[in-house]
Amino acid sequence: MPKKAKQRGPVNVKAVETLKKRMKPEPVIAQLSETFKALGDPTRTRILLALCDLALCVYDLALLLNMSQSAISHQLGVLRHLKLVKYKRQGRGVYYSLDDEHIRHLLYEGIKHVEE
Amino acid sequence: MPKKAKQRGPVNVKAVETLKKRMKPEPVIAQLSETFKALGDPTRTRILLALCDLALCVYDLALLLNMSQSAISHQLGVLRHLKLVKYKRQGRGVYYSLDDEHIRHLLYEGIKHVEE
DNA sequence: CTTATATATGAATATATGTTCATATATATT
DNA sequence: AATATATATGAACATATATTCATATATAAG
Repeated sequence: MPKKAKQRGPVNVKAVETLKKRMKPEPVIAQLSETFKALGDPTRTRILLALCDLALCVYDLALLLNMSQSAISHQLGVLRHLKLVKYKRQGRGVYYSLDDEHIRHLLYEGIKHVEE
Repeated sequence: MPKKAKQRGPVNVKAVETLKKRMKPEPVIAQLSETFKALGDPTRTRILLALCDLALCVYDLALLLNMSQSAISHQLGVLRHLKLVKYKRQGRGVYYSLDDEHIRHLLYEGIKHVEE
């Protein structure tokens, strides 16, 4: 009767191998975490929450959040780059809005978690 | 006939005032962005995705993600602190799992956005 | 065309963050 | 009890990031 194999590591060496194969591909994970990271800054969170209600220009956002125009513009750049917001020139200002309904859902899902 | 009031700022001074009152309170926004920030690091994203499928111990996670035990443990500390994961000692290891179904939904919603 | 207004952007700086290394703590095994 | 295994944690360091300041770009108003 064979000696019982000494267990290497707590458990699931086999399960780990299976999981390794099922893991989402690297680029998907990278984009996923970048998206969450974009939502994970107070200023950007506030910008996105505001845009849930209404398209706003940089000037208005700066007013609303009581921050410098430059700071807002830099953050909008980040959100723009990640396609979380879209924008369109209109009159004097550039108006930003959520790019996608998914963004809204993400925010609401997050709020649900926080406010439970 | 009164001179047309010169428009200060592009537009919505009034709308901005209304929005200001409707904004989520500061602590909610802080917690919200902290939650997203926690999801916004590749290592933590991978940990959470793995835990979507299966409870795993530190050792297994380190194996799965090909990272040092210490790095994983530090990140689990972050997730633990934010109540995104729960854990329980079992046999030799400490097994981590998602704390909450909301976390799973958040991840799925994020994946939907990324994979569209 | 000239001036005022609105936005974007580069550089600099202060701060936050992730990993490593060393080591402490805790449980299991013998 | 002694040893091996598993996890947690503090300090240090390198890197990333958010805001400010100065200024460039772009459109509107006169």
